[in-house]
Amino acid sequence: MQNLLSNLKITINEKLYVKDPETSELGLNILKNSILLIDEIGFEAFTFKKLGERIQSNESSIYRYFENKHKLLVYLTSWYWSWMEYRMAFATTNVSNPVEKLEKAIKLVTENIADDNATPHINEGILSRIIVEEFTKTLMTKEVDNENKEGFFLVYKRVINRIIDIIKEVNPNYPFAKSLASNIVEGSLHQHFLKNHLKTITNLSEKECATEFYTDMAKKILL
Amino acid sequence: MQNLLSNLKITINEKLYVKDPETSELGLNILKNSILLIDEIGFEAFTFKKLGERIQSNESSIYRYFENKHKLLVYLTSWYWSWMEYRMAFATTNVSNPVEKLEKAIKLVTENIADDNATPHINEGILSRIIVEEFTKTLMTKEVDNENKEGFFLVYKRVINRIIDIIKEVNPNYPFAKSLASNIVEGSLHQHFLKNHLKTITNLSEKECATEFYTDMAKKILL
DNA sequence: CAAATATAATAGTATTACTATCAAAGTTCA
DNA sequence: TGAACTTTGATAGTAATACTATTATATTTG
Repeated sequence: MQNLLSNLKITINEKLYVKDPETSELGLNILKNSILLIDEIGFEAFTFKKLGERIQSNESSIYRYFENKHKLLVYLTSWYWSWMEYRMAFATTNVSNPVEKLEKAIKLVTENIADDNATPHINEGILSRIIVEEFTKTLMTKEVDNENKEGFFLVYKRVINRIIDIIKEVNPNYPFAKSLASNIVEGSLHQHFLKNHLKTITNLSEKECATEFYTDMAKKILL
Repeated sequence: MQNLLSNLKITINEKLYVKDPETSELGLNILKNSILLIDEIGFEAFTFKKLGERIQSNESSIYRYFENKHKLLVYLTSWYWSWMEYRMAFATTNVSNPVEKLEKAIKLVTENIADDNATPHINEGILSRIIVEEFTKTLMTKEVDNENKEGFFLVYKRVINRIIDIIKEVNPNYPFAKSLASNIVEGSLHQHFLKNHLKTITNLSEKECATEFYTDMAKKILL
């Protein structure tokens, strides 16, 4: 994975940034440390001023890369889903058996993520924690509809569409392929959140992932 | 439902308010109009100042009822889940067949909610929209663990626990009763969100509810 | 070497999320 | 009736946030 991904430049919707952060030292530093800082103090408490202090740079310099912290978060989550899409494409090509393909796809979106060292400036393990704790907040704003039109959530939808296609291959007669796919992806994030914070209403324990639960679900529903 | 509920005083965790809003005109006005205003402009843009202007009262007066807008939102969502719990208890008592009981419970948490006129100061239909758009934000903060210890989310967990119990009645051998229950409740909110904003990744159409999808899911998994 | 570009530093604005104080109005009850 | 208490309103003030604008400085590039 490492070698393949290090050649891959993940492309992000240009409307999400003012200046492409991948093109400079400062930009890469913003990406790297925003992930660490959001993970540490949470997105609400995260500000460009605090990030500036941390990377010994100025608030105003960060504004030259991102209009506001919301767009930075959408950038980071887009990166994550793009990375996920790539891994999914890689894991499912040349798998002829649809059930096996579905199992692999579900595993990818439900498992615990560790840093894969693919990119030095992005720690995928920590980024995945941010996805669990903050991703839905990128959607749940009064600007969703506009931002959706602008294509901010395209990559996320593309990941779900891949799963929808596999579900249809497994069982073309199942009438809720879209809802099942989105339920698995979003539901998995939520189960991870619950295992960390509201442990009494999930079966996942501390270090467990959601793979077993959702694989079982998909198979019972589709087969 | 109407008559029964009008006699019911929904009790909310005392730590959520400074002064019980149900004990005065101003308090009831705060509840009523905060629901309308949050629905209109979204929770991010909602402030006590704007609410004060709307109800022709003063910002400082609202602070005498709620410490901050987050606690007000937790209050409102607690009210909703308490109301839901009551409806669920009512709908499932004296139903001996577990499958039928499960169907009724799933219907309640997945259907579209209309104002039931049970309480003049709370429009349940609009409140349910707030639940869809804002509820997860009450959980996804850096303070979840503390607030969970303080019992802020007890009512929500109680609703899910009722479903867990019914699932166990239906199939005592199913190993993921907790995750299935929390998945249905949270997942249903998410599907409603998707049908409003990201229509391409859900099968629910405009005015449809999530009942059919989740009833089908539960039955295929448990029976 | 000049021009262009990137970053840093500083200052400033409007809004938010409060806290504090004091006055006015209404209510209670002795 | 009138003193005491409660509730609300009005005003002012603070620290932090989320920016924008300007200018200086350093670096790169052609």
